[in-house]
Amino acid sequence: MGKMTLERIAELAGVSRSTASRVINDQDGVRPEIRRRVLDVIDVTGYVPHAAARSLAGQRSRILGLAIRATTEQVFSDPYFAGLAQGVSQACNDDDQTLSLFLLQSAAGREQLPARVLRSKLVDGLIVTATLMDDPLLWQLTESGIPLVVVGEVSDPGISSVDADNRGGARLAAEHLLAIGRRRIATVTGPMRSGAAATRRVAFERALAAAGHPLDPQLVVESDFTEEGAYTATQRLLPLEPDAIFAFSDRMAVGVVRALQVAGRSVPGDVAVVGFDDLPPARASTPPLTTIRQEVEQTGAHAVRLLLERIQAPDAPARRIELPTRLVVRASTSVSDLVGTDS
Amino acid sequence: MGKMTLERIAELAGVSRSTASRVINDQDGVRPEIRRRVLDVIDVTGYVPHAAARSLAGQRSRILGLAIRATTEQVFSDPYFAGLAQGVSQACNDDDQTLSLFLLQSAAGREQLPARVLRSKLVDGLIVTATLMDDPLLWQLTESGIPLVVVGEVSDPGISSVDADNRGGARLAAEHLLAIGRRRIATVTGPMRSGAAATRRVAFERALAAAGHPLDPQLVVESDFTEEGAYTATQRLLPLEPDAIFAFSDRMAVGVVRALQVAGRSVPGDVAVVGFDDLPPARASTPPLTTIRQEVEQTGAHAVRLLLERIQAPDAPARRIELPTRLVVRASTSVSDLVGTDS
DNA sequence: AGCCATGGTGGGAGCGGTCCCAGTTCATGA
DNA sequence: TCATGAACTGGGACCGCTCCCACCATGGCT
Repeated sequence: MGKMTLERIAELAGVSRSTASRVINDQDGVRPEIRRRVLDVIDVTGYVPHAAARSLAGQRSRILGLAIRATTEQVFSDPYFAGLAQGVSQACNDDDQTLSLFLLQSAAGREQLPARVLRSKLVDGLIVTATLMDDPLLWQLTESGIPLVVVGEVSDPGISSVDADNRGGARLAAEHLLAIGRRRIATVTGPMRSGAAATRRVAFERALAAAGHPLDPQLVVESDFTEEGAYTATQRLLPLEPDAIFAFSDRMAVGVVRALQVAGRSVPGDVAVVGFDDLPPARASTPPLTTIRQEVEQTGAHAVRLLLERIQAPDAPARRIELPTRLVVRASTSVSDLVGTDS
Repeated sequence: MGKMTLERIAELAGVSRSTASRVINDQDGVRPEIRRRVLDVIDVTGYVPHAAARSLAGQRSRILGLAIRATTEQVFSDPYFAGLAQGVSQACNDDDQTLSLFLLQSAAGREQLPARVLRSKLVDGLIVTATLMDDPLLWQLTESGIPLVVVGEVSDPGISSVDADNRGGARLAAEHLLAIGRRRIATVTGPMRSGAAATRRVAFERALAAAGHPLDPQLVVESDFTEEGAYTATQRLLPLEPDAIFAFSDRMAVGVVRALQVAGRSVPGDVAVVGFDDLPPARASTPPLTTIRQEVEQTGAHAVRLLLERIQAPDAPARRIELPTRLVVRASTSVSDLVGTDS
């Protein structure tokens, strides 16, 4: 079986290239009987259109890029990215797109992106995540004119974005900790250059203040979304004797718990701990973590949908989607409830 | 600045398309002076050739695929993949290739690969890793005729592959444990369906036997390369009171250490622990791990090199590269040497 | 002086699709 | 019965690049 081309398929099915093309792209205007014939031939030959040819002629590569602005190390150790990648990848498959992953680790890598990837029209659009507030990378990409969707918070409303409802999530955490009677509440945040972290922090403060128990600034320690970072951050917190700690991710919460346990504090007895994300580490932790659940995979899926829309209609106004968060109570805040309130 | 094409560049430089093409592809046969002129124009305009057009005309996409046969979860939590991806990615950049990552999680995903990716000629070649012994996926890929390089062990010598010297590494571990006087030596292995795990296990057994201290089969527990898995595996080992445990990865070694500590055994006092890989977890662990160092990033780089060779000369015989391993002694096996023998 | 290698250079023919438009067929309504 | 147009179908012109080959000056030979 020599190399298969549209031409060849058409010939085998006894139709023209055009008709074969219509069938393949599932366009209408082909008599059902003929469509069948072509489909049969495709089936038998296992023909798959040549990506490059399609891309060249159709001005569209059907490749979407997922660009993560973090070190390889971070990307491959943070379960958040696993979930996101999973969601994005799934959605791409469902939509017959291929996904290409770009790790924007080094400055060099970041420069390659616009050049090699964008100008060469390799991808039709880009999903970017883990960007900083007012990230210059974002300007660059916007200027380059490529369809873009950010996963996370963005300051520029002209950019489409998807994220969890960070504000609502942080509020849930605050209310829960107050509800179980904690008053010396601390928080281990993500880096303030991260939009999500900034948003959560502000919302957390507001919620506590609104309830009449303003957050003591001393009890706020900025960290970096890693377990190690949270571990040392917590050590700084220990002398201040908080009775609750809200960590901005489950992974950090694990670090928090470890630091507390090493220092002889019991969780949740002495200190209640709340995480964020509800990814695998939350359940695996001892004790299992109370956490703010966000639907990471869905976030990825929505990002793809939004991006596809942008590609189709580049001039439509940008949109932002915020996915709801939910409080999941487990043992790290609730003695009476060791069994957990998992759904 | 309208859309730039080779044609346009040629025109601006006052030469023909052919000449401009020669300059871009760095072929010789162009007068230096003219070459300069073209390069200048390219520089000024920021022209980058259209990937699809190039691919279509040149029969080569300049895209390499990295396919990992594991769940998204595993991929994004095992530091080994981080290192490998890093190495591969780097090498691709250096060679002006773009990298595309494929996670072969579901059976569905695995079927997409040959169809959408290979038959469509999206990638020029594939680096595959985390395959099983005699993985049907591998036959499929070989049959499809795509240039292929496996990272890991393969039974079929017709397939090029790169890996650490697992045999040598395991031997080093065995010799070290014997050298520090341990005799009741246990091992927590990876799944035997993994070639690397199988190889290490056999080599470990042989080395111990050769030294006159054959491995007690009871002290061999098969696990799954995760920390959790190693944790429970170690618990099964505890009643048998080993005085040393060789884990097939650093991550597993961390689980081993944790299980030992929870059970009140001291490391290395009661039990010495050796890991494999020398990736970040090895240093981060308390105590830091003695481990068998392998150069993961280099493995990735070699894989790219090998793949590029295969693409150029598909009929050249397959090659296998084994990268040397090295013993790195840290506190998990050596009380006297708490400072470590790090290089 | 005439001739042929030789290093440069330009033009044309694809690569394998998509898309537009013109042509064909056939049922419909006047 | 014939015009009318909707429903299909086929052909050709690209998309932007690479590659092959013909072409053109040179300059060293005989």
